[in-house]
Amino acid sequence: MYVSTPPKFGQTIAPHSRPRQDFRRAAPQTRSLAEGAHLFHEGDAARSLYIVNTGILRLIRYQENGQRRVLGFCYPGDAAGFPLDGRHAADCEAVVPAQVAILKSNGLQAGSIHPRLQQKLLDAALQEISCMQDHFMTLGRKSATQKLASFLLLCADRIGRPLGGCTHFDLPMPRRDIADYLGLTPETVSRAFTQLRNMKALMLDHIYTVVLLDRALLESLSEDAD
Amino acid sequence: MYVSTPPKFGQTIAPHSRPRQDFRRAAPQTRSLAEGAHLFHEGDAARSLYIVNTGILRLIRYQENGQRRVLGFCYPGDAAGFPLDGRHAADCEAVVPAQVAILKSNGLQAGSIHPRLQQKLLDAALQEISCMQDHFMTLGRKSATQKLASFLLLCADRIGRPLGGCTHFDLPMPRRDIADYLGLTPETVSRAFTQLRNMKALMLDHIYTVVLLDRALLESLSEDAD
DNA sequence: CGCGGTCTTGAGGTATCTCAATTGGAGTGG
DNA sequence: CCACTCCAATTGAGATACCTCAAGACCGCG
Repeated sequence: MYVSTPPKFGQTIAPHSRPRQDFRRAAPQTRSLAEGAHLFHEGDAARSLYIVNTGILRLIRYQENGQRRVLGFCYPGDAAGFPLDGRHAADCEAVVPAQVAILKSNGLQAGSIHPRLQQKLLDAALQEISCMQDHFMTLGRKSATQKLASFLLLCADRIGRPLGGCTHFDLPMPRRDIADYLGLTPETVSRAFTQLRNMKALMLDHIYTVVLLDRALLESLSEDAD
Repeated sequence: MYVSTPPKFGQTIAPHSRPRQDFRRAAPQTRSLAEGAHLFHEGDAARSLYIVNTGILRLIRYQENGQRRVLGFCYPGDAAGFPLDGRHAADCEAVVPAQVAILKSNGLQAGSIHPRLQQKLLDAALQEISCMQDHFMTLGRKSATQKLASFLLLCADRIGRPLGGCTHFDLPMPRRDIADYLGLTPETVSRAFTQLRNMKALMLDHIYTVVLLDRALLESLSEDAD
């Protein structure tokens, strides 16, 4: 019932519901990342934008006191590495082995790139903004169980696969990541999992394999704040 | 010592530290908003992007149960109204009387706009992403006092003006807005103000006029999580 | 098979929320 | 000009959810 490391993600991940940009023509180059390998660090000059092909990335920022915060996860199809003033504003690591497409973007600041590519970049950035806004709704004034429910529904949309009438997926990240993403402690995340299990909203086959039993229940949880 | 409505913002607001886009040529049209007037609603077709000239806007989203969340404030120079799939994803209202420049953006999705304008839009979107990431750092696992300290420092950067060696500014929004922005209750925000006052970090001339006495103290507060 | 790390579970402390009462000021009408 | 109402902000007391610290369970790995 216990596994100390998240499951290895294969190269096959289900398509996701959201519309997203197709950068294949613009980015023939790819790069493979081992589990835990970093793609870039905070402060690095941003020479490229990356599109996740397979695997999952996490964006991390540390505070002065060393506290870690997970700003977001990048699933296949997502863009990572949006620069600010030509620099990356966060660390980016592979949660599981991943492959990313590389978009050379020296001109991303200079305006020297192809208009159609720029259009795709803008659309990707707008998508990112919308996605972050959704996350804001999750972070403020919600209980731990509600936050976890929201997070799991998001996971289901992005990496869920059907399993006998239900949706299931392998959580690629450890509890610590989820906690730092939701603004909780790992202990509280664990307790929230237990609570959702007791409510029969989900099952945990391993600790990293989630089977959603009652999606409606999770949705009503994530929506109602009391 | 008590004022029931936020102060009226004049047309003169100090310039801000952040670099931002200059849309003046592209957007000769402007629109004036009375206090509380809405600029657009969630779900509206996004025909324009807006640049704040004067005043302050707030982006708001409501949950199914009616809970309100303030996603962000738009200060002079900021862009508001980034669309997702051609629609606005949040309500936008004027916190105080405001004037915005209108950027017709029918082609924002179609890619038919001028490359240089598109470049500015992309830069504005990247700025927005970075700004939201900063807010994430504030929302998770920080005490109420730390959140408020972070927020006030942000205000000081955007609308602060020097006053006898200190920085001061008029808080344009009521406590409820600050609470919904920081994921707290108005009562807790009020208590956090009292605590910061007791620490001699700031003074409240009216309840809406903040004078920062000890910026270093606020900064150490907002950075250290314990 | 034992070590190391992650996850879970428990007990107690603490910060925030909730509910309620009070204060203070602005706007209104006499 | 003053009394009144209305509303936001403040303050207080109690309940509650989460954090902290600690121990135990479980598994992968050497």
